[in-house]
Amino acid sequence: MQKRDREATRARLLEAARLRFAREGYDATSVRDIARDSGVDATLIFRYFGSKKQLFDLATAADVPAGLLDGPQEELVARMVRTVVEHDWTAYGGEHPLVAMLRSSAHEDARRRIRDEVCATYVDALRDLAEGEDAELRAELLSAWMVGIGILRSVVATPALAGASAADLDPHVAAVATALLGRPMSGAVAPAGER
Amino acid sequence: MQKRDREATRARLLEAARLRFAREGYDATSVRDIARDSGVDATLIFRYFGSKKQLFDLATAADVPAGLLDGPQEELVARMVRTVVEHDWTAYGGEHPLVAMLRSSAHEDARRRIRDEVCATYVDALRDLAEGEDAELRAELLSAWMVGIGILRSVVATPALAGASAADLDPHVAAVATALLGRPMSGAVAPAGER
DNA sequence: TCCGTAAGTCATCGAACGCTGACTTGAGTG
DNA sequence: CACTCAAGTCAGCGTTCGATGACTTACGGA
Repeated sequence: MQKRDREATRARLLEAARLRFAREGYDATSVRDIARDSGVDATLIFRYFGSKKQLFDLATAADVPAGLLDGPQEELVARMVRTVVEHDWTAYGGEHPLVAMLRSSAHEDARRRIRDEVCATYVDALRDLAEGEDAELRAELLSAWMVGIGILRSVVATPALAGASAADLDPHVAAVATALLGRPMSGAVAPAGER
Repeated sequence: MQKRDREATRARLLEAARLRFAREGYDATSVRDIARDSGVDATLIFRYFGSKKQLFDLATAADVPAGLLDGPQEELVARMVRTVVEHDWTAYGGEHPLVAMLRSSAHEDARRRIRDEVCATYVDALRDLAEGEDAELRAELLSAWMVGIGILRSVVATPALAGASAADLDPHVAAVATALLGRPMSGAVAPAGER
């Protein structure tokens, strides 16, 4: 094992950048902060990534949990809520990356990336489930709920939601998803064996 | 009418600050930006407001629309959604101030202010409406939905929600509010004459 | 053992940041 | 007209920002 390991250093910088950008947003994060966290010199950021902006783009690139779209349709919303509430996002400061990226939403680039990912990952899948007239709108309203839950949980830290587990939310997930999609939805995710 | 009008200049600075802080967040806004927008010198900001931080606190101070809590209880959620969708927030860059303030959520101060206002204005009122066991959690879940709607509408600009009117949302507001609160809720706000 | 190459450091740049104190301007008063 | 005092300007403080290029260090093949 080398002491000087380009790839390892690059990876450490990327990891530190992910954490900083998620926690504090683009503007409040300096390249010196990231370098200090990684224990290396700040100039390596420019050597390896070109610019702060390019590092940001790389560090906040989408990272959709595998298996979100697998499994029973009636549990899709419950699975999505679980990626917000239970998934291990410690690499992003403990928040869903989309929620974290909202801190940088002053930049149109970041907004567009958020929009693309929200639509591609959540709205598109939900639209197929919604039946009836304005499926798109209802899919977006459900996506809005999950984004809002993520924000109130971690950013705003509202008392009950901050401490709620996915199981606490299950019955309400079922009620809202059923009401919005117009078809019976489950609030819990059944273990693989029971499928 | 004076050309040199302390109060008018102060008001212009405050207005420009409100717009900038809402649109771009605390860090991405410089006092020089605000001064340029107002057509005055940047140093007046320190003369009139003490510091950038104090100006921020003043500019983003809560501004709850009057009459939110008046009117029939079953229309409360519909009224809240209307403050997100229809209220004139042009002074805050066209977004609900809470949504705009999320751009500055890297600062604990701003987070605390958001939490206080969300709880005081929305969660508290909704908790009283919710019946049964976990009223607090359900009130927060409904608040989360409205916050999420505001974000997907203006920040993320998701296709259907960005162009939706309050009337478009009415049926879905009724469905979700009823499902979460466990009591019949109306999606529309009846004109005063019909009460 | 030597030496080329690549990893990592150092000094520093110009611009922009928030903020301060000394200065100039102009409206109102006697 | 002379004077006052507040409104507004200006130059610059010390700091930090993103970024650059010359330099030093150390690994690995010859």
